Amino acid sequence: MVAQPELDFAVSTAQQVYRWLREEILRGNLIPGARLSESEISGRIGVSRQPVREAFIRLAADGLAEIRPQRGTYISRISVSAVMCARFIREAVESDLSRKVAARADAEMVRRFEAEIAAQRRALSREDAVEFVNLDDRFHRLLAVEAGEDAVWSVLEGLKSQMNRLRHITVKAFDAHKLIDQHEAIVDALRAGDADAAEAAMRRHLCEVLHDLPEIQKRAPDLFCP
Amino acid sequence: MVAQPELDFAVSTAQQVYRWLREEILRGNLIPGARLSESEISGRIGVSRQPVREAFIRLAADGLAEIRPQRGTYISRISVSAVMCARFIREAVESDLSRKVAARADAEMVRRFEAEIAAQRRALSREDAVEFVNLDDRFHRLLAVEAGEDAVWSVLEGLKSQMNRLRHITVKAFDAHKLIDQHEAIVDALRAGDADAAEAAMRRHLCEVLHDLPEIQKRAPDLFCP
DNA sequence: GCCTCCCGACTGGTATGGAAGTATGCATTC
DNA sequence: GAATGCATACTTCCATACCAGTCGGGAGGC
Repeated sequence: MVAQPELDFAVSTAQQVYRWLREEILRGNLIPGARLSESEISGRIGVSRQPVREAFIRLAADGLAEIRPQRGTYISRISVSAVMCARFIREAVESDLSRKVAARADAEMVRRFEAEIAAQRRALSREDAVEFVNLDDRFHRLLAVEAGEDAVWSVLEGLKSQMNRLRHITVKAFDAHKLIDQHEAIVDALRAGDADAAEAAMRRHLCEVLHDLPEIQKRAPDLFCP
Repeated sequence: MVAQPELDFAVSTAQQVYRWLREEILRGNLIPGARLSESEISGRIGVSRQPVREAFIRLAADGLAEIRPQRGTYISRISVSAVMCARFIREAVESDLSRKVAARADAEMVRRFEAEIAAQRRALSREDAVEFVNLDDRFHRLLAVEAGEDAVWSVLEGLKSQMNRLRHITVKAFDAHKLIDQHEAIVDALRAGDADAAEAAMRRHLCEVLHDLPEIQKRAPDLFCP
């Protein structure tokens, strides 16, 4: 981690440090287990320890960092059980969202989903993995929006971010082709207005990490809690 | 708010102030829209402003408080859309949990659920509303535990807390008899090992707030965002 | 060699003062 | 009387200083 953020004095320092660190963690530039030092960071970006400290507190609330009193602050390692938990919740929620969207799908809405999939294929052909992860977020977000449950996404986003950390870190490990095909299967069901099929396709899609996880865990064991 | 917490010097001050304030908010002793002051609170419990400030930050991360820069910190008002969102997620997740529990229910497990319901009836007969809300938490928590998804509860807890604020504030507004009967219907389905029935009973149970919410909103409009 | 103890260099936690922004009441002006 | 300007008393935010707990290394004793 050599980069440092450019400070904008319009918003509070603590807020900016928080956003910057969060971004660095989610992108995998700060790897699980790495140590964060209040004084080191504050010294580097030229502010006092206090705002940095407050950023740490917010990261800890997000589950992205772990503050060990009088000992140090560390990027939290990925907990397998937390990932499984996030997956379970996503499967439950997004399958319900799929049903709801399938029930109200129209031609215009289907076009919006198709546009997203087209964008995913373009990103894949450019082998732009970071962009693909962003587009994957957008696809799942669109599902919440079209279900008329925008607010649900903000909760899912927090859960999904834990899973995305895995992807950014081991960016080549997942098969984007397969994921896009699964997205397509979901959209097919939406187009047909078939709620059962949409739910089934979504559940199948969200089982995917169950396949990837052991592989990733074997390849990079120290990213995970013991 | 006249009470004040007793400080235990084993855990950090900030942590204790956070827990204390959180409890006060969830119990409805601090009502939505009320103002929080760093200096007022710190002066009252005899600590410096810093730990109080850090507690505020954590409350804001939970969505329980709102920090308006240079203006003040306020107990956040309840957002109807946030409650609806929490309800949606709970319905999706807990109906899946119900299915899973129904599939693996045995006599011993059913006894544990029955014991919870008995406790609920006792609390009701004592008209102990606070205890009843606690027991309601425990019932839904037990469901997650028996499904083997303990970690899911911690996410649900955050969502449920927003809904519980409503109950503590307008504590007489809900019909505990009806809720217990619905709990019983869920346990009946678990006893029968009938996943479909368990899911249906849970969904019906979690639709309950849809009935209560407009009534509560009409009765206490300034607890809600405009 | 091995263990124990102690010292120093860290860590996060707390206290406090001051800077900057905001709301409010009052005097002044039109 | 209505509107404007201003002093003042707040607020959060940041910087600084100090405290206490933790960890690691080296000296000394066995």
